[in-house]
Amino acid sequence: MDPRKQKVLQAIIDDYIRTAEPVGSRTLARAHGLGVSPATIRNEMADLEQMGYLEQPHTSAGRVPSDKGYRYYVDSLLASATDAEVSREAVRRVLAIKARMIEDVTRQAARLLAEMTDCLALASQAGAQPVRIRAVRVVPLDPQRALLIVVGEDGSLRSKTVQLGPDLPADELERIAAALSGRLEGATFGGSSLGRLRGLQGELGQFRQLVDQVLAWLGEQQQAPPERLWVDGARNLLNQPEFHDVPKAQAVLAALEHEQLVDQLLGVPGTVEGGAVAVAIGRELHVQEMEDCSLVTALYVAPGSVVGRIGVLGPKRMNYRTVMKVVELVASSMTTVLAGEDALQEPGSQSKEPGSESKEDPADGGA
Amino acid sequence: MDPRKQKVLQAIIDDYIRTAEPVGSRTLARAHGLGVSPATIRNEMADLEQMGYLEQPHTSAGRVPSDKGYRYYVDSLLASATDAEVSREAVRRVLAIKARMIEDVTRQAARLLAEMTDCLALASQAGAQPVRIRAVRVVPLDPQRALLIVVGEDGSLRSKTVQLGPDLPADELERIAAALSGRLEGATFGGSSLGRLRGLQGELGQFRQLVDQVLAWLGEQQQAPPERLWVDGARNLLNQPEFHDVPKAQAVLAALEHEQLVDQLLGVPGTVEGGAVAVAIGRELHVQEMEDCSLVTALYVAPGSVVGRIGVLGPKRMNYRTVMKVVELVASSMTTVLAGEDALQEPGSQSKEPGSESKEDPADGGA
DNA sequence: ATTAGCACTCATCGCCCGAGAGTGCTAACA
DNA sequence: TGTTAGCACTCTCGGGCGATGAGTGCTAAT
Repeated sequence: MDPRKQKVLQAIIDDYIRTAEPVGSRTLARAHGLGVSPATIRNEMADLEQMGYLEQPHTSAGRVPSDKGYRYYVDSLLASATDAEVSREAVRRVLAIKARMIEDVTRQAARLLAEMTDCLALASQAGAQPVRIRAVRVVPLDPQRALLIVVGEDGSLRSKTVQLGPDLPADELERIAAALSGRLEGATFGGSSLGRLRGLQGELGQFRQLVDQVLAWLGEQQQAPPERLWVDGARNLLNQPEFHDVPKAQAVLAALEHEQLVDQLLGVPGTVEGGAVAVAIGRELHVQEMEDCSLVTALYVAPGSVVGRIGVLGPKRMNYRTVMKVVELVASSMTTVLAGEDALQEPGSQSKEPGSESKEDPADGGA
Repeated sequence: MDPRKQKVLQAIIDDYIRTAEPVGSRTLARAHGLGVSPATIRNEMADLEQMGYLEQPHTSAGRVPSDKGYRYYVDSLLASATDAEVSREAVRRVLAIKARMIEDVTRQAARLLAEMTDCLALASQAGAQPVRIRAVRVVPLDPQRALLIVVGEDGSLRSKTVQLGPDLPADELERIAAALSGRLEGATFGGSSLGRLRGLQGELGQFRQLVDQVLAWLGEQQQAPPERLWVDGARNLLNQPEFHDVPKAQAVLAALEHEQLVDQLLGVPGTVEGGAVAVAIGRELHVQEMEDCSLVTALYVAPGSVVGRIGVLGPKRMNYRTVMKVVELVASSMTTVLAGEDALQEPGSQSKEPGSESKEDPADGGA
């Protein structure tokens, strides 16, 4: 491709990203310092259209980038755009401060993405095997109640207020806690814990009611698959002129209600390995309703072979430069934070587990 | 107010809620079994308009309810509407299952509200006093690290992985935990805890590094006020015809970005005590951008003097009957779940347990 | 190879007008 | 006196029409 064609293409896309209006030869000649006349540009534009990089909404309108045009732009022309610097440290701090556990980090990441890019943000968390229980603690609340805290292998916490029988002395409570902790340690959350707990009823016979509560709760937890998908910033879509058409916006948002589809979306751009961001443009998303959108995604990892993906969905006209930067930044910050806060588990402890080999072993070179 | 006028008003509002179109006398006479002619209805409508219950978008359109009209409808006419039954038990279960802690319950409640009402849902958690620390627990992770868990008065949990010095025996760790717990109990989170912890350095002199970590962390937490507001279901607004005007929808959503405003919104309808739902209609919200909206709110409470409010924001044309029911339902379910009382209602424990029958105890004052 | 000139296309906007829905008023009616 | 039929009137909505103007493609000159 002709260097001047490149310049023209870049100018058109830059302009279109800025204005959301089809770009005409005249405007282009005037605004950007190309030093050639509109007529020349028209010729180039005709060529570029021929080659498939541009499209015309109708005969006498300016040109608009095609998917192929955006693709070329993202792959080859992006380097020269202006660079909106964002503070890596600030992102890391926000994530770390809000980070009570991995879901918090992920949810917060989605929020950050949405705010920073003014687009819709997605976050998913995959490969989370059932969590094993590491320990159980009990905190007395009042004579009637106590808070049961279950700590997972991954550092996650779950708590449950339990009703105590009348006058249960504090040391007795401690004994119960210890018993529960011993019994449940290593159990998968929800899974086979029932059998183990049954045993408890011998030890803690008189507190059967309490044991039953715990049992029921664990059962409930089992039924509730952990949240795995987050969507944030839906309202940002409305800021984009292409979504001033309400039905179109609705269609996109409605599509995002289907978890399966979001999964698929975040799965699609398969080109990524560590750190790189992937961009899917228009039809490349293979979702009818989103053929006017682009998606920028990146991988993050957490210790314990938890892996997830974050993404930013916006109009094809999005500011790829900034969005890609932000996505990369947030993803890598997540990985850092998760490694720092939750690196409870060295590969060794997992390999003790029979039959559970984690093949993914990303270098979590932590801070 | 004339009984027939009531019927006419009710018919008009019902119709308008259903169709979102101004209601004409002819339509009304035909559809609803009022048994009078359009002309008569016109007279009634003119009267009702005079009295301020109806408005005319323009001279030759049908009538539309005014704020006052909706108010009368909500206060006096609602009883006779059809009753969309929702399962209290189902709601309680969803909340309980997803409930790892109070924030989860609240967030989940917002999601539920949004789904069930097809409107925008708000949830806030007040009692904005800094959370006091109830207890501290420590869970050893590996020889080098431990997980520090801080339990708030309100049952909230925060955790932090701390690095331990070399070779710290388990019982030593327990001693540290007990010391921390004793020292920090009752401290506001972050606030004056620094002074208290200083004292610890005497007790735990050799673990200064650990104490420093805790100190730094508490400082960070202080800077990060806990999340207190949730908004969900923004996209539902687009389903309502009144928000097919994108700028209007944007205005509402933009207004909701301001925490302060949302606080104010949820604060406004001051008429509530326990259980009752409050309705604010149009201008009653005192927010310019939302004068086409209504808000239905209710209070929920959690042990530890945490109090919050949930609400549903929709077009004035919302189905008050259903929405009010749902809001009431979710709020009271939240209160139940947060109190931990729901545990006693598990079918399993009830059948096996003839002795201690669960007493219904809706209002609870122990903290 | 570039550019100026020109004819042509086509979306957009303002305008007018007819159709239709709905009203208020008046007079007739039970 | 309350209700109803009839009627003139108002106002929105949608379609058709022409002017406008941005933008193009082509051709010929540089």
